[in-house]
Amino acid sequence: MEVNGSRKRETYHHGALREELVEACVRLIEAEGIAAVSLRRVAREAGVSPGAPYHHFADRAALLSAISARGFELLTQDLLGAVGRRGTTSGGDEVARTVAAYVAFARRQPGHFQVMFRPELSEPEKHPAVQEAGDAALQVLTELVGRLGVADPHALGLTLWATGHGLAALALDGLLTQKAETWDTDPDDLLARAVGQIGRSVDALTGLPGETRQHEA
Amino acid sequence: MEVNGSRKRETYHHGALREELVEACVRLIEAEGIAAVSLRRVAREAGVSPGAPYHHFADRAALLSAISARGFELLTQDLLGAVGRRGTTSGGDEVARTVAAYVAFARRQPGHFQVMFRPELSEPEKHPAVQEAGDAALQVLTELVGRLGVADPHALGLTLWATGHGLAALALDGLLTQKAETWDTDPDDLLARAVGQIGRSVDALTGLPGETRQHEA
DNA sequence: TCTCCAGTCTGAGCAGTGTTCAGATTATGA
DNA sequence: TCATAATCTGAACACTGCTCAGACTGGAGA
Repeated sequence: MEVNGSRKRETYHHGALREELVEACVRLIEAEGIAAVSLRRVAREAGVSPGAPYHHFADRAALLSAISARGFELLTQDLLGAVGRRGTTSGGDEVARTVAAYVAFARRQPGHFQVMFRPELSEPEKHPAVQEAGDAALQVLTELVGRLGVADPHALGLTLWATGHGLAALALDGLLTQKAETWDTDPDDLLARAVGQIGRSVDALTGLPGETRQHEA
Repeated sequence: MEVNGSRKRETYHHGALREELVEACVRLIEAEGIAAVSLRRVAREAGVSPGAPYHHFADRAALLSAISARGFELLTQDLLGAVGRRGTTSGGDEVARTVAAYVAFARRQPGHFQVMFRPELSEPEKHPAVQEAGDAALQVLTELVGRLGVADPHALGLTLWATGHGLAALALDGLLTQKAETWDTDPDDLLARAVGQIGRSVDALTGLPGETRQHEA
């Protein structure tokens, strides 16, 4: 079952194989899941022999790393867009919008997202570009939280990162839809309510006297 | 490189192969990561031929499903333990303890945890036991949240599940330690602060008049 | 106690995988 | 124009998941 038909080339050299491999791989993940991704299969989709990819990527992990790094770049752009938007009424609103952007990204780019948070696939310790791109994305959240004036911005940044990631993972795995059915609500609505609640709780946290007192001690 | 030495048997029949396969698999994940897990390798670790596991598990996914289901059972026990403990001063405290138990589980049973949230490995749609065990674990959180009297318990339950899972995933992937270094703090302390913050924000949420008003409308 | 059989295990085999490599082909730049 | 570097092919190797015929054996029924 070919996702792209793997039409034959008339030229010996492909011309833009690197890009096509990345695209074919993302397409494949979105269509059949990460389990269906093999380098040979990706090569086939791109209409190229099994050995060809190795002139552009050191190994399978390198291809997935490229996708992961690109994904973090796209995510960073989305987060920056959410943070920079006008009409902010409170820090909580801004946080809610950012978390929503996080989840929206995962649903719009499921192929990238599924690779980004599976470190055993992309071996980030061998591919520092992934680490750097990931740090840049987290940085957006950290700076946003820093402006909120909360007592422990690092802890909050970490929590928001974890929550955004967790919600996105649940949405992708179908657990969100499943739970929404059990609870007899709309999945998108459920998600929106969860995100809104996060925003309100952040607002509550910034206004808490107990929060600031903690670090004064 | 053998994790367990794969010592020879003197009997033709193993006797408790099913259990040993599960244990060897968990051991392997903890020692070398999920990428190193192959059924042949697990069979070798158990000192048995490549075909033997198929008398106990339909396929690779079935073995991983068994581990996943068992993991959810262990998690449920831990969560129940955290919920039922004495000395609760507020709903937020109880939530914080439960989230902490979630993260602690992931760190104590990394082998199980890594399989539990990778649905493409265990194919839960084919193995309903995994779904059921997972639902039971989530149920603990849902009931806890239900007792808090918050306006939208479903949304909060989902968020807490996502946050607990996200924090645990970050802790396992080493991102927590990495960030702690960047921020010049202790990873365990950072985690404890994040969890405590979640508890306080839940307390803030339950006391918010705006929360209850939403559902009165 | 013997016998038989269902459950267990072996080992060969198939198709598919990641990766390497010699050799064929072609773009590039001197 | 032509050597060189980059790219691609296809065969090969060791590995994987999985199947299956046949070897083994614990235990129930005679």
